[in-house]
Amino acid sequence: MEGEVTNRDVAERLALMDRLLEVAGEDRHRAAAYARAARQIERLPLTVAGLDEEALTRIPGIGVRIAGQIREIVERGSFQELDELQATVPGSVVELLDIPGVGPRTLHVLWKELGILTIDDLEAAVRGRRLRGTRGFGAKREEAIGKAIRRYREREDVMSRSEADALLKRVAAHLPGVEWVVAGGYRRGAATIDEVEVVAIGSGEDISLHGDRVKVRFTGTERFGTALLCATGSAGFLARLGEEAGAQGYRLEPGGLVDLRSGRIQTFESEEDIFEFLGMEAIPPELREDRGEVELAFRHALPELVEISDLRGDFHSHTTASDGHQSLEDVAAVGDAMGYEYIAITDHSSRVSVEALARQRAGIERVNRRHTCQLLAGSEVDIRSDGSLGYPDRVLADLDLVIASVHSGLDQDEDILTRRVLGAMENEHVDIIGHPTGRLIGRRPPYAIDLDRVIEHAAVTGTALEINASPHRLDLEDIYIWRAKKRGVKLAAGTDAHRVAEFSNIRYGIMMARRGWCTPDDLVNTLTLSELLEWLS
DNA sequence: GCCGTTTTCGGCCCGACTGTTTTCAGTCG
Repeated sequence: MEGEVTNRDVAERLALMDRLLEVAGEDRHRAAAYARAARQIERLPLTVAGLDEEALTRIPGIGVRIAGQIREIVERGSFQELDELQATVPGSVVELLDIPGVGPRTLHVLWKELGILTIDDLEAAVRGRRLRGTRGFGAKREEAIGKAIRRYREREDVMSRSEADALLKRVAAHLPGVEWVVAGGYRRGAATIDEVEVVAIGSGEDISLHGDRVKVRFTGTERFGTALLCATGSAGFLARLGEEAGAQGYRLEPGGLVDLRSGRIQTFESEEDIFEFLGMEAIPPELREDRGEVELAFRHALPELVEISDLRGDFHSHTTASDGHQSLEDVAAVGDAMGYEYIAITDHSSRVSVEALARQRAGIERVNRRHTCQLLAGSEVDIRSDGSLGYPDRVLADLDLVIASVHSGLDQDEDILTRRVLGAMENEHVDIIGHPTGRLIGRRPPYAIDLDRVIEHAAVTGTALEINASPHRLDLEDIYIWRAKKRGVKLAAGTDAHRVAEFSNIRYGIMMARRGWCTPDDLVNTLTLSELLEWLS
């Protein structure tokens, strides 16, 4: 394997072993042992690459056998049993696990009993109605799988911001000693990115890297301003700015502003110089979407957008009490390091009993005595399929903060699903609606929900809407943030952090907020702890 | 495969949900 083998690399191999064993129809408990080992490695606070077999076996869930296999992964990226198993299960079969509703047991039947090897095979079997009648399959499941295949095929070929970040790390290796910056949708803070655009200073030929997913344009220092402006876009913004430049007698090009009468080119080293030359306020990249920002910039009336430094806390985090990989102590320590006044602990209601929740609160009180950053006793409570909440009212009443989220019944029709959320907002203890559309970028479309109704109702109940800052979600999207803000609905940015490193994802949420024209007043995160407690009560 | 012990077998995380085999199994988070 290239470079240092990370815990995540090891965990991925072990998790793959789990899935392959299940697909092959091996003993499920043996498979589960690999899943458990993978989880343990993921949550391990130290690097597994540095541990010998002896130390590895001291980790719960890891015995002599898996310890040896981990050493093998560290040394050569895989292990013999996995290689052997992989040789017996076609890769195209494994890919079918990416289709929602197709799990390992189902896949075992599809593969072994129906001889299905590829998505095309599966689609043909659904069309030929060959699934119904097989043990465990009826008409409904067959239709559901057909629908899931269509969705899977239509899924957008876009990158999440974290995928783009990973790509950018590799771009750096292609441009040694070259000064470069990222432009395009990435720089504008977009939630999804179809092409990473890079502007480099130098005289090279423009190049495409990584299968056309990265485009590098070279420019001279003296024209860097216009080159960056044009590469950043958006197209709509550039068209509008171009009109304004035209009215002043110039044409905007990557090389500069061309004087329409003389043909002379005026060059600019920075974007600020261009804006100033045209007599306007500098427009932050996040606003460049042709939503009225150009006109406001000429009137020097752009909004004072919220910044990371305005934030005093994070509203969404998970610990080992549910599916997180961090302790209360870990979270408080991160909060201190980030200079936060508070972080809400919001584990899943479905994973935390009422008794465990009470114990957690006691733990929070203990941890709070040792830290500046105060943990809030909260919950991410399920809005269940029938609209009821995951905890009774008396439990919710005792919490500092309640996020209500939809995690099930994602296929319900729009009116039913919307009403579930409206109903949750009616509950006086619910403070925030979590990830309001449920989308997973590149993996799952938003569920059918009428966000305009949600926003209208939030304005009535005073419920905040979450800006989930996980790069896999970024939910709400900018346009709905903008609408919510206009209706006076408060927004609550939360990272949904499951491990300590994820708290820094808040930057993505702030990008979304800025794209939604949010000022510090629009986010509850800018409240001091005492102001927040006031708002919550 | 791991673990614990009432040691060398027997059980393994769980709640909600959905569809199906109508009392349970598989998926998801």
